This record gives sequence, C-alpha cells and structure tokens, in this order.
Amino acid sequence: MDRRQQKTRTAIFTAFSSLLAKKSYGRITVQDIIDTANVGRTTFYAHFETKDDLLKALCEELFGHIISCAADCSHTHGLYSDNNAPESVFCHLLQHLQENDNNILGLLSCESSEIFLRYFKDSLNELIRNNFVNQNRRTNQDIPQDFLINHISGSFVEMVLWWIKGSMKQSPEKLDRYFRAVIEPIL
Amino acid sequence: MDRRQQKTRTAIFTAFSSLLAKKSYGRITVQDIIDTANVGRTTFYAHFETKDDLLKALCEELFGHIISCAADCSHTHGLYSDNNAPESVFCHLLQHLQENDNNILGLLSCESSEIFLRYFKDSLNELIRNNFVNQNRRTNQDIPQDFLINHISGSFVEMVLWWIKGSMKQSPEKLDRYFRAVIEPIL
DNA sequence: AATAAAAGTGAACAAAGTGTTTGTTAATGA
DNA sequence: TCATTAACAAACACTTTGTTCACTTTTATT
Repeated sequence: MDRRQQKTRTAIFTAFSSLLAKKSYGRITVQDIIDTANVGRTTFYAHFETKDDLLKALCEELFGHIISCAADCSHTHGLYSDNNAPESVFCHLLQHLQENDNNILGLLSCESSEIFLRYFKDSLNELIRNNFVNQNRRTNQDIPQDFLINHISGSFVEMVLWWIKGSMKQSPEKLDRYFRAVIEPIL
Repeated sequence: MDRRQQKTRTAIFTAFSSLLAKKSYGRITVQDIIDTANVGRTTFYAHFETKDDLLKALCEELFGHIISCAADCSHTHGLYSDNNAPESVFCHLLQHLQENDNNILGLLSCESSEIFLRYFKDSLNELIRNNFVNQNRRTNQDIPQDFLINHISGSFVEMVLWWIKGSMKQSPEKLDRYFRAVIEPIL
C-alpha cells in the first residue's frame, strides 16, 4: 500500500479515536474528522464510504489482532484448559486489553463504547464457539450449548465494561480468577 | 396533562418506534419523526430538546413500568427467594417482555437495540443492588459483591438479547430455569 | 356562552453538514 | 525519468437543524 495512503488512513483513525474520547459517535461529523485529521474532504471519501464504514474498519483493525492472538492461544491450550492454568485465554485477553494497543481502552470506555463492545462480543462469541467443549457437568444438563456460549461471551464483555468503568483497579490475573469462579461451575 | 399534549407525545413515540424498526437511530432525522408523527416542527421541539432527549424519555416510559413491577416482586419474594420458586423476579421480567407492551421487543431487537439494552441493564443493576443478599457460598468467597451484581445483570440482558435474536423460541419459564442454573452456583 | 391560557401550525431563516464533481498539484515507485 | 496515483481546494446542490414569527385551534375556567 502506498505510503501516502497509509499515512492518511492512520491520520483518520487517530483523529476519529481522539474525537470519540470527546463526543459521542452520533455527534461526530465527517467535517470534524477531516478537520482533526487534516485531510481533504475528497480524500476521506476516497478511503471510506461513510462514517459507519470508518467505524467498521476501525473495529477490524482494533480487534483483529487481539482476537487472533486469543484464537491461537485457545488452539494450543484449549479454551479453559486446566482449572488453574495460567494460560487462560480470558487472562490473555485481559492482559492484551491492559496493554492498550491503539488506544483500544479509550474506545471501550468512551460514550459510544457499546458499539465497540458489541463488535468485541461477536468476535469473542465466534472464538468460543469454535473451541467449546461441552464437559457435561451436572449443572448444565440439557441447557443448550448455544445458551452457554452466549452466556460466557456475554458475561465476559460485561465484565470488561465493569472493569474499565471502575478504572481497572484489579489486575488481569485477579479478574480472570473472578471470571473463572463464576463460569467454571457451569462448564 | 392536556389531552393534546398526551396525543402528540404518543404520536411522536409511536412514530419514533416504527422508524426504529426500519432504520438505525443515527439515520433517523427529526424530519422523519415529525413527518411520520404528523406534527409540526415547532411542536416537536416544544416537547423534546433533542432526538437524544426523546430517546431517553422513551426508555423511561418503556422500562419504568416493567422495572417497578420487578422491584415490587423482589421486595415481597426476595431477589431469588427459593431455588424453585415460581415467583422468580427474572421469570416475571421475561414474561413482561413477552407480553410486549408498547412494542418494547421491537426496540430491543432493532438495529439500535444496544441503546435500549444498556438502559435496561442499568435499571436492572440498580434493582439487583437494592435487593442483593450475599449468601456467601463457597464459590464466591472473596469475590467483590459489585462484581457479582454486575455479572448477574449483565448476563441477564445478554441472555435477553440472545433470546430475542433467536426469535424467542423458549418459554420465559424455561429460560428462567437456564438462567438460574448458570447463576445459582455463585449466589 | 365568553374568554384567557395553552398547544399546535406552517412558513421562513441562517447555519452547518453531506456527498459529489472538477481541475490542479505533488509524491511515489518502477 | 516519467506515468501513475493520491491528495488537495473550491464549488455545488442538497438536506438537516434549531429557532422565530404570526396565526389558528383546543382546552379549562368563570
């Protein structure tokens, strides 16, 4: 890809992210974005069809890496491997978030965080589905597998939201322990 | 309240709801709303400051009733009363949703459902917080109560979303049983 | 029934944003 | 070096916004 394209693309992403920290997605205009990114109107529309299109591209960029790492992890160690495994996929995910590449936390804590959270959950749901092994414990007899998968991915993103809203006071390891404690009884 | 005010208010709510079924919140314009509701531009702004204001009012109208019912229920029976109590607050909530007053389901399943779901979760979170009794089972030793509350409200709304997306094939009673099965081990 | 208060109306408005076109300049990579 | 590609600024027709104005209709009170 052309160096110039790369540059404008990141300029737009960066501008968009910093705007999201200030106002809601709905209030951000293309005008805002091109002013902040300092690119021409024509240039913006050469890269993205609409503002929604930009949002989607940003989500892919943001979660693509983090989710593919988690996928690798669960392929080698399994989704929940051993009870006290330090290699928990969930712990890895939380650690990745804490590293805050590309200011992913900024977007998960901004006014429009639900948009990103929803995308995150969908990706996570797919990941879990691909690696789910039903252990058929007593508690989950005859509960549909799809329900359980949704429960896990749903609880996880809600926990992440809770974590971020509370200024991420807990370590990823501790949070992982909490999560496994509420999830393990049903696996 | 004046009969005329009541009429326009519901006209606007109805128009807004039906528009939400067709397009996303962000794409709906005030113009759309006043055209559909068949009220003057001035009238709209006499009732609501902005589109966001209208959204908030609609949420309050929608969830106000359903949440206060649930609050009554949990005051008398407790939040999770007995293991197999038919009077589960959660079951009541699901039944209420199924009744679909004011087309609440339409809004929880539309393109912009996250907005309503988030409001729903916040209300539910408060409700649970006000009625939570920590039973201190083995599994939740030293897990912060706030974490547990968030886990319960979060899982519930994610389950509702899953339910609706899957065309609500399960009965409220069955869904309630699933939910209690995944939540009870940690109470 | 008369009347004041309140609610709704339609028209007009300036301001801002949208998405596109056009001609031009400048950076890129082969 | 040179053709290609990207970015640019300016202008555009158009839509949406939020507000003001003078006006009509409905409502509740006396």
